[in-house]
Amino acid sequence: MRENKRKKLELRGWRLGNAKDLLGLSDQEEMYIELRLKLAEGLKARRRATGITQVNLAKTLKSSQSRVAKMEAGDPTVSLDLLVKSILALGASNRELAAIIAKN
Amino acid sequence: MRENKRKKLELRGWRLGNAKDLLGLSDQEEMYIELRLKLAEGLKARRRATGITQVNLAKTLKSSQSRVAKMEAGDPTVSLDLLVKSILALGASNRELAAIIAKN
DNA sequence: TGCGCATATGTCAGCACTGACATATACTAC
DNA sequence: GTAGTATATGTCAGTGCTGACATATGCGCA
Repeated sequence: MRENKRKKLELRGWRLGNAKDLLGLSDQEEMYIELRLKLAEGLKARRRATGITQVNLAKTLKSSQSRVAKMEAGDPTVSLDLLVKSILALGASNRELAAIIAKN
Repeated sequence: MRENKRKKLELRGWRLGNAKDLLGLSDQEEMYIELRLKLAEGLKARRRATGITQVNLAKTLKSSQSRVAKMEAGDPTVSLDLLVKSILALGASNRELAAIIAKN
């Protein structure tokens, strides 16, 4: 894993479970975290593309602006459920969702 | 939506949120529920293909047999997080995960 | 029949996620 | 400057998901 990615994750508040440091992450732990970040970035990109604000997205989700911000920041307290629901709420198809996940 | 699918969902205990019945589900609610079922079925298929039991999968997940059974049954009390983590634990790549999601 | 193994279903205390709120930061335009 | 808008960050009480356990169902085999 590249150093800048390591910092990126550390800065976002990941505690890294049972591994002492990022280098000790198992493949599937790394894949899970990267999946979350992909969804977070996909959400941010899609919201911006539609031109709506976090406040408006929060309204359609019946959530709050602060939670939307945390979603897009990849905050560890945000569930995959909420991320996926949000992306779907922005009109993504299951294929588009899959494309976000399959991305490198 | 076809009638047999309606029954399938009802039998699995979905309460269907704010809509009075399944016919009133919004597109994204339907997509979300179908996504969960796809992951549930994908998990079951993958576990069986590897030849391990629910008990063994539960062990590697540090979960329990009953929760694995609920995952595969599409139980509403199981989160997307847990479903995805389980599929990854069975060795799926992000592409394979995406393929499960994109399936019709 | 009864035993062994795999899976399904029900329940619950404890913890993780939730929306909401306050507040901070950043960027425009005046 | 400072007023307005968008986003980020911190906190918290309430709710929902969690693993664990008990128990039931199904299925092959002796």
